[in-house]
Amino acid sequence: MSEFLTSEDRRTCYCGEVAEEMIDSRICVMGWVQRRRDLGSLIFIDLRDRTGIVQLAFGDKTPADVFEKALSCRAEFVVCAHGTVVKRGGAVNTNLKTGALEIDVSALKILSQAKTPPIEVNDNKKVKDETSLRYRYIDLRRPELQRNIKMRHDIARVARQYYYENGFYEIETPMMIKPTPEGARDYLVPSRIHKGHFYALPQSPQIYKQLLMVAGFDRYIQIARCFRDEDLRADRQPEFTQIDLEMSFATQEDIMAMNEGFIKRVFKEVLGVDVETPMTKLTYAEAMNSYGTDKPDTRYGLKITDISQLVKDIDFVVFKQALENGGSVRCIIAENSAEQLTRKEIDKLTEHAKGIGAKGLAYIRWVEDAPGCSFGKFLKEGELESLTSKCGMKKGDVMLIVADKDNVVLPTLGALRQIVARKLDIIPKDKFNFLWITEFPFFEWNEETNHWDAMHHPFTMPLEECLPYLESDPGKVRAKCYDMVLNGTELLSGSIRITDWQLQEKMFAALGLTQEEIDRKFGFLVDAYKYGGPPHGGSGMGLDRLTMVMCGADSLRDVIAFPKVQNASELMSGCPALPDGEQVLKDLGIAVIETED
RNA sequence: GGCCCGGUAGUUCAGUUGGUUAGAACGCUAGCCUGUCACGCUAGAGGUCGUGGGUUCGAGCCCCAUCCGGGUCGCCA
Repeated sequence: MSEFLTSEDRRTCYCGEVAEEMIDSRICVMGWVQRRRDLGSLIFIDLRDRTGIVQLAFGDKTPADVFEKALSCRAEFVVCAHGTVVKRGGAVNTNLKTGALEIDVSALKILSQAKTPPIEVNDNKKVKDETSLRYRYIDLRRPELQRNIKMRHDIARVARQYYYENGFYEIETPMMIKPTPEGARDYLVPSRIHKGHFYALPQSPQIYKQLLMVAGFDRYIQIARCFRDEDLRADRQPEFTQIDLEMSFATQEDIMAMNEGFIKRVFKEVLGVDVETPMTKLTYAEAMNSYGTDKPDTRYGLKITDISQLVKDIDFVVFKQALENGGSVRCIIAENSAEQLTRKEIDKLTEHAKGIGAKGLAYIRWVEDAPGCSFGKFLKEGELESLTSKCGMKKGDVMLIVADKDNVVLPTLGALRQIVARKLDIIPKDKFNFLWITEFPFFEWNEETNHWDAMHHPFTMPLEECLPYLESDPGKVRAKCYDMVLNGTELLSGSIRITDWQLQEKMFAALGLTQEEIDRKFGFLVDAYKYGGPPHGGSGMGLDRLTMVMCGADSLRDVIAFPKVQNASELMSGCPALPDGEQVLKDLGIAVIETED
């Protein structure tokens, strides 16, 4: 049976806050038993709360009943201890902030007796995700997760402070909205009143925040939950949080600067790190050509080089074909890697490359006196030496070469670049490399549906200089759209919006929507801009991802209190679930049917 | 939906070519111990080898199916 708190049991400080100046004063602390060390007639208990650990001491001066209670304590018991702060009799524990002190306990209440926990509360042991997520409420007690969740709170706090100071209103947008056919799949919420009709959970507050600008609120911020029914990744959860903002009468540069200001502030306040601003800018085309991705990690080199011109005379059918089909031959050179990138390792990389869509991977591996080359038998005298010297390749280097169309070559080398960097362990852990990617293509050709899709979203403003190509050459149209990338993670995405209703209808038309579809799906938005919409733009920054990078975590699960697993279920509660009782579904007019797949 | 990796004690893992009673560490239980702090020492308990089927004289190990977890591609306006 648990004991209960009374009015006498007033916590005077947190465990981690017990300090030198409290010596000889009576205090009261509460927390969880981290560990009990029973030395016979002497007992020590490490008491833990969210601030840290303090040692409780029980000895010959301790009242017998208190001593007995201390003896019965086990890991994760919740206790309240009254006592006097004293200097430790024994050695100081330099691993603890409170390591020179202890509490000489005079009264102890066991507030909750804990079963032996299935997982230990410490960071020393890696426990399978499956187990730790099932007992998430215990796992969250670990110092690492306590620190991450606290840091997430701090980041959100600084965000609110910063944007409030800059004149942003925090305004809530609805969580139950109209389903949209475009973009990611919606999570749907059935309506009881309108049987067979559904609300959608928002993929982002996009349309509503635009309407807030039309409504004249000028600057809006929301720490907004967003939902996307797509498959998960280490950096993708179906339910996530964005620092979402919109600014009226602002240019792309204004919005980028505003975000840079936040990043500068939050890194300084939370991590004590100075971020250089303005941040480096790369166009989408530059990023793709040098790094093979629109979210490059620039903490390391391994840049992609176009060697089409250098190999155009080589009589190797793979290169020849790629160039004849309008493609290219490009490479990355991994310096001093020949020892680690063995034949076997390169075979693995080849498999990776094939997984991404390349037909193969050519390479030059210079480990002996002369470089070894996977296509050596097609080379004439001197061609290999000429190629390696023109590329600046040295003994000990490995060159990985992909030849194909650009939309295969670049992503493949981009992915290999990342794998190789990890394998060679050349990624500095303590660096934060920010950059902006700008001038994204507006349209993206969808091979399945055979029409143009909006790469960002259809409310994005094209660059004025690209407007003439809207109908004639959509692939050429670039957008006033910008991503902030941090160490290879897309942190933020934003754009200037179309605020001219006629241009908006034109864009919808270019995306293949009929006038009837435009009216039905986006009529209210187009109408809104007929009544006076200010020029505006905005952005959404992934709070989860930002926290992940700032914590140095590898997965979003480490910065979200109750995350979903890969199949989008939650192991602790077991959601999603079929509602209990048939009546619930009946009321909604919903029947569950078996499907074939 | 595809590909790759994993599932053995409460936890983390080992388990040889298919061969006796499936091991270790930590944790847990009990006893001893006055300065520990990942306390120490002694003893002990603890297993549906994810699940189902198959091959075999014999399966943790091989085969098939399936479930669960991780990574990734597709997908993510």
